[in-house]
Amino acid sequence: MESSSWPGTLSCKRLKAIQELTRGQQLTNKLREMLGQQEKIESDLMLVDGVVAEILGMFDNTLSILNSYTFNEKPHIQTHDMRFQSSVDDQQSHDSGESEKSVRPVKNKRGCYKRGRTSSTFTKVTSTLIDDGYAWRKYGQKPILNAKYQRNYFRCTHKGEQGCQATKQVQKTDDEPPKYVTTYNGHHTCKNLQTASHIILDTPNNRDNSFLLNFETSTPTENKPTSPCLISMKQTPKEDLPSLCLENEQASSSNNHTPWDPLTKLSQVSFEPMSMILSGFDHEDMIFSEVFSSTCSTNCYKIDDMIGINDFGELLYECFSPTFSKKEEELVIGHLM
DNA sequence: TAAATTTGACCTGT
DNA sequence: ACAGGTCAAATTTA
Repeated sequence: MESSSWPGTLSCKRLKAIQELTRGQQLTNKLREMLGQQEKIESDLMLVDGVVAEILGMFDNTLSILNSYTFNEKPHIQTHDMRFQSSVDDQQSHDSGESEKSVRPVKNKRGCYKRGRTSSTFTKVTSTLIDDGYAWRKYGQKPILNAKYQRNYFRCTHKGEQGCQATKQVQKTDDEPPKYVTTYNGHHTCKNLQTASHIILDTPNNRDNSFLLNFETSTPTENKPTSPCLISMKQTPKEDLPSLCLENEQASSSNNHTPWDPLTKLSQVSFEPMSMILSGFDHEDMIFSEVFSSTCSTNCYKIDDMIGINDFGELLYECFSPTFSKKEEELVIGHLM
């Protein structure tokens, strides 16, 4: 358990958190400018996507920093945004010795693991397999009851070296055309975010290019309304690979072998658009719409609906004002700008 | 040869 | 008992 305290490691970590929040503020402003432009071409949308990814990474880093403090030692973070409060509460419960004892997997015992969703679990549905900039390693796949396709399990490649606990599950639905239900668990604590690396792994319809995030608690195998996906190209599939569609996976479920599995190919390139924003709070705590939709065809990013740009400044002040003077804060921010 | 994937075993929760 | 999630040895890939 992390035992760092505010007084002890305050300067360094606080500066880091401020730096992350400030960066997020800048990026959000940049995003607003980009969205203000009426004429959009696809390359612009890819840029927007990249900026969004950076903002999300900022949230992730900041929350990781803030969550690294033990709850009792933290100054009270009084924010009107309950999302952040729930993050603190959630962290507290996770840090309690007893609960940790009950869920900690026994080392070197196969199959012993902490079951159930972590605080930052959410599901999204896409029509394509796309990159979220993180490196994932596939660690399992299972046939799921009443599901035509097997569910694939991924964990962060840096779990071993950096202890990153982020995992995700990818389930192809029975829909026609099929959708990909990705359930993210936990958030990345690794420092290996490969920003601006977004990949089209499967684009049955390039016009169909928006994505939908679903924070409901329903199971991933349920059919969900979906919309197209916003994605961009990074690499091309191997020449003789069947275009990253899952026909072969389907065949594998009946033939008990998997000649080629695009979800495996996805292990290096997946998509985690909102995990950072949602890190540390349950979906039950969502105070905004249960469904976050970003449709590039209408350029309708709703980031502002979720956290106002001015909230960054408020957050900076509310997080650090108890022990950090406004003057000091301004000095730091000025230095960062 | 190291890294990634596959896959059956093992474990937990219901 | 069953379904789902994870482990880790075996296998494949780059």
